[in-house]
Amino acid sequence: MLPCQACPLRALSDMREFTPEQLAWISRQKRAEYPHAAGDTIIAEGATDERIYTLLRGWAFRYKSLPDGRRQILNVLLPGDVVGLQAELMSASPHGVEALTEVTLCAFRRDMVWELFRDHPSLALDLTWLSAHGERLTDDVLLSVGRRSAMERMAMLLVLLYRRAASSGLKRPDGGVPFPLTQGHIADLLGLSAVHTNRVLQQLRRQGLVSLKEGVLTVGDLRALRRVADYWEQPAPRRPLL
Amino acid sequence: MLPCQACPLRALSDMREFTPEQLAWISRQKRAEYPHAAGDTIIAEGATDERIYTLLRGWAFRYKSLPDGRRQILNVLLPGDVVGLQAELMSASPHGVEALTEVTLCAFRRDMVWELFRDHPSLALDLTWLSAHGERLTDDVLLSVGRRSAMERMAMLLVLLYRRAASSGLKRPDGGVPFPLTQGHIADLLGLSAVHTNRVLQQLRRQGLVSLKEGVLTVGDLRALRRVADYWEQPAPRRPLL
DNA sequence: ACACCGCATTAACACATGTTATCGTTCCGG
DNA sequence: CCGGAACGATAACATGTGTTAATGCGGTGT
Repeated sequence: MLPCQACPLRALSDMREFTPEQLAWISRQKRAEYPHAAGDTIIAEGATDERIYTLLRGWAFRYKSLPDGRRQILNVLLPGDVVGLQAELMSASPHGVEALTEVTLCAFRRDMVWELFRDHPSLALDLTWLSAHGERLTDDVLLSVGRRSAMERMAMLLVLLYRRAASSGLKRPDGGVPFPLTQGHIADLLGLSAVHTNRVLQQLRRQGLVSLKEGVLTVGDLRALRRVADYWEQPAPRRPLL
Repeated sequence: MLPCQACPLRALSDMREFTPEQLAWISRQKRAEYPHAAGDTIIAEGATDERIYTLLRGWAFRYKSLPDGRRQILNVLLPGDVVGLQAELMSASPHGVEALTEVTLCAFRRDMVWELFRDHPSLALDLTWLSAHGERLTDDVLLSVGRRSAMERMAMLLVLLYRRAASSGLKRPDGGVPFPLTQGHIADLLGLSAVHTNRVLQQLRRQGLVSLKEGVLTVGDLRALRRVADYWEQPAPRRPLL
């Protein structure tokens, strides 16, 4: 089991520095590393879980669904994101979490949150930061789904995920980044049908703005893609990691 | 200026109990009460504010907008909700906040959050709870906007706001609750055009499910409305108030 | 080798929702 | 008292997006 002091995520450029004491404490709290296969349900909607997690490796997403099976993806989770934290610390999860790729989770006891707030205020603030940060991303998704055209949503999504993946250290030598979402996932994330998702994606491809095949996303013309999305980028803040 | 110990919101049935010490501390932190008129911008998008607030009286909403003016309402704020808290404690607000009615805000210094985490872990947890709870509501909005039909969204919204308003102690003797959203607001919240919002609302009216006039919402047939929304209600949790 | 299943692609068609326009009412400021 | 602005209602029309269906391809289990 990897000690947190040696966590490869800490080396990323946008990670906040922690003190050795903080790192040691976190590492002591770490209970296990759980592997999951792509497609696994990590937390089912409405389930309760003794643990909370940090995503160490791989991609996942949060979602909610309706009784008849329609599903909305709320947010894509990348390494460093917290999984399973919610307002009601000890009750049923209001959303599900599913793995997009093979995934490794660092597990902590749920009660750790109490001790963390009691004994490590600065870490508690970090945890709140992470949770609030994830929600900010969901706000952006809502803005897209509610008010942007399908084309704009798609461009937006690709720009954002390209950037997030790149800053998670996933950029490949040829400039592409891994992109494990199927068109079905994209549809559920953007609030579109799978067919229309394909139509819109084809348009972007034909215009040479993006290439997306075999799970690799390459952006041909980032400037143009941003123009389509009518989006200008804010600088990424430094983030904590628990 | 109202001392927090005497805050009328504390009397609501779904409020958590606080110790006298906690109440005294919060009350000492309270800096001012700010009034705002209906329609006022409380926090502009991208603005920075020295303070954070608790909504004491009135309705407000969080929103994000696009350069060309399209706007998405993220969430409706009712008394007891926290205003102006965000991940980047000291940076620009990623969303705006606007008053729907006359509003009164309790103001706190932003640094208070630091002291709160350092000296009052239990309150810090409450603050995190409130922030996460607000975001859960936004998740529900996203599910609606992304995956429900216009009709379902409308029914959903009315059921939820009816319930929230009622549990905030706003139910009138005739069974109605105040409903200060214009159809334009509803459209921005549900991701619809104003015209279509009106169409859908008329349908619900003609079926006798709701009445909505002069700022008062009355639900004629709650059971049927829930059926339209395909929604079954979870019990409301006990909430903290800062 | 075969059948099967998930995923991507495309076409034809249907329809929910958006757009533009007009009108009435109320309210407010000059 | 009048003019304008905000809001609500409705109609006619336009279109973006959903639905259904068929096809091909690659992987996987038997």
